[in-house]
Amino acid sequence: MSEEKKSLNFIEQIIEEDIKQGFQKENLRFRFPPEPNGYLHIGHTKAIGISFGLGEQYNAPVNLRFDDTNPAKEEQEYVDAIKKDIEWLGYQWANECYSSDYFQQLYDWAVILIKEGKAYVDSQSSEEMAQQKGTPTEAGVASPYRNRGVEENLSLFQRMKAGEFEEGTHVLRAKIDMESPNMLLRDPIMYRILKKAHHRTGTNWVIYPMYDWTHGESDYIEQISHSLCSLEFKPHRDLYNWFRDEVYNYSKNQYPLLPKQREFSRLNLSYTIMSKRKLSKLVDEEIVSGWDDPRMPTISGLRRRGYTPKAIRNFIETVGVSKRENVIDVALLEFKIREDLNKTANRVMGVLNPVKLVITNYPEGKEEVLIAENNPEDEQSGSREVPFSRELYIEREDFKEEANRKYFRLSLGKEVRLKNAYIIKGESCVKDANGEITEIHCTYDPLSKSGSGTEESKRKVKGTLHWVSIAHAVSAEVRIYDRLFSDEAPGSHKEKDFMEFLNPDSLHITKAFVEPSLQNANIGDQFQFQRLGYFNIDNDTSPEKLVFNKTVGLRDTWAKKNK
RNA sequence: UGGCCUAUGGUGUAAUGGUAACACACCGGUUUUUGGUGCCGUUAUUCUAGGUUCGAGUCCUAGUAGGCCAACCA
Repeated sequence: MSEEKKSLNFIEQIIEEDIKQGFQKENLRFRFPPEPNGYLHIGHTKAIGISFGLGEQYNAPVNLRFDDTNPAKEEQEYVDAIKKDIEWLGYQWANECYSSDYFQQLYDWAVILIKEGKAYVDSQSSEEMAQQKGTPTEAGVASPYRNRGVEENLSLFQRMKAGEFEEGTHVLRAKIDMESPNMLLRDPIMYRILKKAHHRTGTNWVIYPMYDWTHGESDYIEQISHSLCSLEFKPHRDLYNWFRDEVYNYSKNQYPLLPKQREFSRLNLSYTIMSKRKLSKLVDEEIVSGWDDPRMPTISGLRRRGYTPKAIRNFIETVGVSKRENVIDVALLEFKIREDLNKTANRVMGVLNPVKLVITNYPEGKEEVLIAENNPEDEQSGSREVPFSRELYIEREDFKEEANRKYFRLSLGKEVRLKNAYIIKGESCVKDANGEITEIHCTYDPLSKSGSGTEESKRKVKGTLHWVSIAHAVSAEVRIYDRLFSDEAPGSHKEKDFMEFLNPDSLHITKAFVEPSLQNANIGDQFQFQRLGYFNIDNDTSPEKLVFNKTVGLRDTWAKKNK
């Protein structure tokens, strides 16, 4: 038995240390708390992977909690999409929770805070309050309403709840410290008036709790042991603890466990953006076809593109967890999907940029059925039949009249193998008035058939080409994607808008010919088009029209050398 | 002109005071009926300067660089 010592990331170390200090393992509990105001993207997958991963590791419950405290931005559509994405990734939540379920509890606690003189109603405009707040380098000053009496505060807050005031007229603030070096402690707002229908509570409430007041207390109510979030929430930790400790004073019997917030750096991916605001701009301005456009870094986009849950989870695991700012090379994500698909995707033949090839010594009208291996990486995958005939399509790039020794493909006078078929030799080509090649003529060696066992079939020729028989080919639409942005970090430029880096050629649609076995493939099925890349069947496919998405190309050292 | 956080190859992550490791990327070789896959190999004075220590990537101090914080957003 090899006792392999796996290194722990800093969050796992914190948990291990807590356990060592006497924290009961059974009390471990995590949560993933998205706001339902958009679709999940690959960045969220890191947060999902951390919390749900910890849950799997320690056999601890993980709640899915919708942080739905701002009815102006949130919708049921997003709740549904988020649930679907997390399920698709293969994670299971213990409880489906909503911050809005805690509105009454939160309100009751807020009333206690007011009674204890630790919260007050401020009746200024947001501009006035911003003025008094100071700056990171200058202390703030107290609001004129800061010392309002408890009775007045109580009555005002009740009337806010009763809907007696217009939006923007009053807010409830925690009374902490206007001079704190941490801006968040300068009497943060706990409640604001918002006369908007909420996707779950309807019009029951017209005051809504702010993030800081809601989030920590939701963790506390759910008795989350370790509340993990991204680095930008670090300054919120002091406030998280302040609210938590206040509430603990009068709720410790019901809720004995004090949650702990810890922060990790979020994921950035090269050549894309990760902000919901920017992503929704691409959708709104119809730069992409929707949240699930295969070019989008959303989970739904990646899914449609042909990424698998396994590849995404492997990716997240490889990326690791730390507190450093980072930009992950998108090449790592691409490596992970190739790694997965190489093992699982059946190999087929499809020609994307066809040119006609005629085997002049192959009898006219003759047809053969050849046997092709489905996946050399998987013995269980078996084989299939592929029809062969005198006239084929091959890739235009696979023929050159004259070529040097480095070119392993077809040229005049040179031999090459047709995958799973015969060795052929280039003889001549036919051109149109513009000099464009319209037809290539070749001869074949009838004894060289793949797998026939003859001496001729064992001959080594340098190149192997994929092909489809013209008479049997099925036509299909193939959508080929390039990165959405031409810049490595389109969202990080202070002087330039990310939209300036849009790649105008991120989508290329082409008509291709594929082997007939693909005729009956289903939406979502994934294949390796040999020598080209991995492709899946898009949802736009109908009985009349086959549509493929190119998930990712094969590694191509030849193309790289010719750059 | 404040507070907090971070600094290890091109990118990311490890090394828990004791020989800087792994993955991707890159470059080269090898195998191959996919220029794919697999296999092998090359690529680092651990931001700087001091200090503590027998010994520092790791601890301390200062500097430098980057990030976060002034929404009735989350």
